[in-house]
Amino acid sequence: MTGQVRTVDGRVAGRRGQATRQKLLDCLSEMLSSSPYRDVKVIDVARRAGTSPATFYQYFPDVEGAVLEIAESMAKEGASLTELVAGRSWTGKAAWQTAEDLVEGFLAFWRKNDAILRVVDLGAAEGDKRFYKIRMKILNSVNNSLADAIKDLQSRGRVGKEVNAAAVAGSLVAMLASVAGHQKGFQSWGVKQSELKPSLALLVHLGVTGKKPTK
Amino acid sequence: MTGQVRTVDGRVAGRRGQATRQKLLDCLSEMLSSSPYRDVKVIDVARRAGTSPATFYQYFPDVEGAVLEIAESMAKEGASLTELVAGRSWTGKAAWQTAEDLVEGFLAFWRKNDAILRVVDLGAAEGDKRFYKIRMKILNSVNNSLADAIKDLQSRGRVGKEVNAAAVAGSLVAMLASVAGHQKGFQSWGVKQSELKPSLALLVHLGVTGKKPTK
DNA sequence: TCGGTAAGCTGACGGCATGACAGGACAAGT
DNA sequence: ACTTGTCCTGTCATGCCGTCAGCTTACCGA
Repeated sequence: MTGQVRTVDGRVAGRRGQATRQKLLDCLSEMLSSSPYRDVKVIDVARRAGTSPATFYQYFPDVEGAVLEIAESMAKEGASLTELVAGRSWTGKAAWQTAEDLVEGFLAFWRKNDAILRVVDLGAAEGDKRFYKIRMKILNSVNNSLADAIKDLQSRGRVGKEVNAAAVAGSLVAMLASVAGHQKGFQSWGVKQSELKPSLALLVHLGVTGKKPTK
Repeated sequence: MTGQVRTVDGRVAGRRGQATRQKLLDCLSEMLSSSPYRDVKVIDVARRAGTSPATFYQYFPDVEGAVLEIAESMAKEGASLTELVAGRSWTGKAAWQTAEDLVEGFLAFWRKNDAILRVVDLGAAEGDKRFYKIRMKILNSVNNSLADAIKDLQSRGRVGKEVNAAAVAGSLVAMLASVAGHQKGFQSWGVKQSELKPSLALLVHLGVTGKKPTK
């Protein structure tokens, strides 16, 4: 399924080559965490990896190309976010638990990958389809599950037909992503982490079920 | 109040200088709309403005410095967002109207300034305090008004005390900002603009009042 | 053991962006 | 015309970009 890893000039990468490639990706990841995206230079990444810029260009067309690579692998890992919502109940007490777990898992995932997600978000907002697709891939699992939950509640008459399930789900997911990306920012609004989670869970619960949670 | 505009080397800018400076800012704005932030170069901005890179560096320390300038002026303009929520009612039918107007105004503002807001968002997420402050300045007006509305409803027993007004308000504002920044993205989720607004208004209404709207 | 072959890496180079400076162009007042 | 202070640009040293030829290393079959 996965074609062999290839260098830019078409050779297949062997054991050693793959290791170098991976080291470059790791170092790039670190750099993204410690300095602004705009200031990440190929030469710095190469130096940190103990190699030369030319080597970098053997494996990636440019910085953006390497970033896409990192983002792809993160997206795969992010597929596990589905489990936070798939097959869970959105009625009664269970609904509150579901909402809480979703928020908790979502924030944790974002915190873990914040540096790369920032760049993906930027790329997507700038209209780059490649970044856009990756962002979709991550959010889709959660989004679809939420939309399904809403549709299900609608079919059972618990939620009004006038609600657009996809739009509400998408908005909630966007909210989670945005808040997760600015978690630090909330602190200077005088909002602590511990207060943030219940509030998000409340909003998710309200959005999906249309009702206040019964805890 | 506003100190005179100064060049990097300390001279005060006169009529002609200010015009050049403004032209550079305008051209930078255009470039931000048409190409990725990472690829915006001083030389391109200067060329487009019909001047030389050296001139650019006379008025701004670097690209980021100029971007901050644009963002500041946008933030001032953004203060008008307050009017969307200040002194409006969050009870009965009026609440739905308030929510709709807020969403409408917010999305419009974001659409108008999307390029610069993307960069501000990135800077803030990367932890740059200067960008962070600007983002706050824009969102604060809306955020505070929403938080006040929730607190008001709480004091009148319409909303439970367990709700953290600031956290909910902040989350809602983050949602609006994020959705606004990825408006195009929703289209490939099969969600049209026209369906998005009511959904956002619904969520805002739910978040503030805790109840479904009565239209 | 010994080439042969392909993978892996780098030094070096032209090209371009950066950022600093000094000096020329220009407008306004005398 | 002269002076003064603002405004712009030519030029230069520096450093990163992206590419290539060519060297080293690892693997493999004879």
